[in-house]
Amino acid sequence: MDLNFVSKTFLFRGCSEDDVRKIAKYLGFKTVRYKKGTTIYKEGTTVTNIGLVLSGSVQIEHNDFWGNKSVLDIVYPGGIFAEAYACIPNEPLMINVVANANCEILFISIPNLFIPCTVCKIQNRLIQNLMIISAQKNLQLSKRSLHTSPKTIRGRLLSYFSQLISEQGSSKVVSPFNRQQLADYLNLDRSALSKELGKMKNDGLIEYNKNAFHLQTVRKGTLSGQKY
Amino acid sequence: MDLNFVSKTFLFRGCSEDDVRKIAKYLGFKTVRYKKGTTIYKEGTTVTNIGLVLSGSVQIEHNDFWGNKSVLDIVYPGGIFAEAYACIPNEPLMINVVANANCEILFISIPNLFIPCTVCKIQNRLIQNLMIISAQKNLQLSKRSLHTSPKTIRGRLLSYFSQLISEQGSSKVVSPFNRQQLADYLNLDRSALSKELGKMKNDGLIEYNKNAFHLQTVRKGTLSGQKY
DNA sequence: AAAAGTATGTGGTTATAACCACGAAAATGA
DNA sequence: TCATTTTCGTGGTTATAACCACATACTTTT
Repeated sequence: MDLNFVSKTFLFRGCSEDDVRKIAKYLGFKTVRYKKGTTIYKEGTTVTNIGLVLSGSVQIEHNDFWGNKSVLDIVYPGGIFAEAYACIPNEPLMINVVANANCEILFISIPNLFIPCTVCKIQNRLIQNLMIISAQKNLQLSKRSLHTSPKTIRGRLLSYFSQLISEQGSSKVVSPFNRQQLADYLNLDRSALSKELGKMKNDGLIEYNKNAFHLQTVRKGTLSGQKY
Repeated sequence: MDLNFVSKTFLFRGCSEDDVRKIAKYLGFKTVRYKKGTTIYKEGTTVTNIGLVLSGSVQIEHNDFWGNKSVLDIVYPGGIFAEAYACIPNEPLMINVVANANCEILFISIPNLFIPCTVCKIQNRLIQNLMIISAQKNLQLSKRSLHTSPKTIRGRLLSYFSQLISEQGSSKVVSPFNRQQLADYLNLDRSALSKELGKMKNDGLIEYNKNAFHLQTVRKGTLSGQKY
């Protein structure tokens, strides 16, 4: 196991290589290699370990009752998966985790993590990092949910832009997404999104150039009442 | 502070009244009363305490750049709020927390919680409970996001039903929502939802009576390829 | 049991977003 | 720099969901 790499991941932030070594011994880390295409975690089962991707990548997939598959996420080296499931005792997986390429996964037992201990300090650091990861995912999901709740394209865009404005502290904002990614994020069709942006420009609501947008500050009265 | 009540909340699950007393002394709990309408946490500020509602209720609100308000959640006694923000250092609130009625809030410092300690065991229990709460919220949000991503009403319904089937282990399922709530959950108009349910019954896909639905198991080929 | 209130289904209309196709523009890379 | 690939905007068409209005069924209250 590449201690140096592990100590630099978000999950082990604040841990030295030596810390990692110690806690690895205490918790009993396990590293497993998977061939591309192998199912690592299977829907319906329960797990107690989170997976930390050391190399390669894994894909989080969902299959509905009728067998329709959708890819929810791809996790790259340094990222973790199944943390929500590993933290809730006996919560069956809603998703499959599949090796997207030949990969190497470090498994970390969550129940062990919560047993107080001789290496309490490092352990606590780990728990706190895990907590932060979970909380961040929460905020991400909440934001997206907020932005996809308006029924119109314009409404979703304005909600998203509002977010960017507040994050970037200016009505000139830069979006990290290209058109297709933004459409996916807001659950829209790309071409429809492009069209609506054009209309908004026409209506004098925004100016833009590629992913840089300049929002016009409209008087509140103009929009209030509209459910956009 | 009503120790008995506190010890029975989800956050303190597994803690005796005495445990609560001990950890309260150690962490320094603070209880505050608010009059209805008071802002408890204000958008843009940063917080380090989670709030546990002891009595009354609080409302989680969001205001966009143009001042349009939306209510994201209401938290009742025993529930907590702002946990995601309190766990991430310096994360500015995206939301306001407002007293929905005269209420009493118990504030618990998260940074203190992560400092190892004399009452390590109880503390760890608390952290673990918090972790579970966060993880559960994650799954909730992920599920909803999954079910609102299809573009058609039918698609969203099938995705939702698929979930119920897997949770309830049968193709006869009961939904906890009435029509309006289901429409809100799936981001749909109620009347449009009702109509689509009617069509699906007509198409022989489902039978239903109020919130009890019976899904027909259609051959995979019938639906596959459709993006529903 | 009547009355008031709430939830649900349905018809009709309209706005709107998805979808398809294609050309232009921009980015990539050889 | 030229060729190839990817991204983006736009026109046109169609399916579809929102919206509004109302009647019926079901609940709750008194």
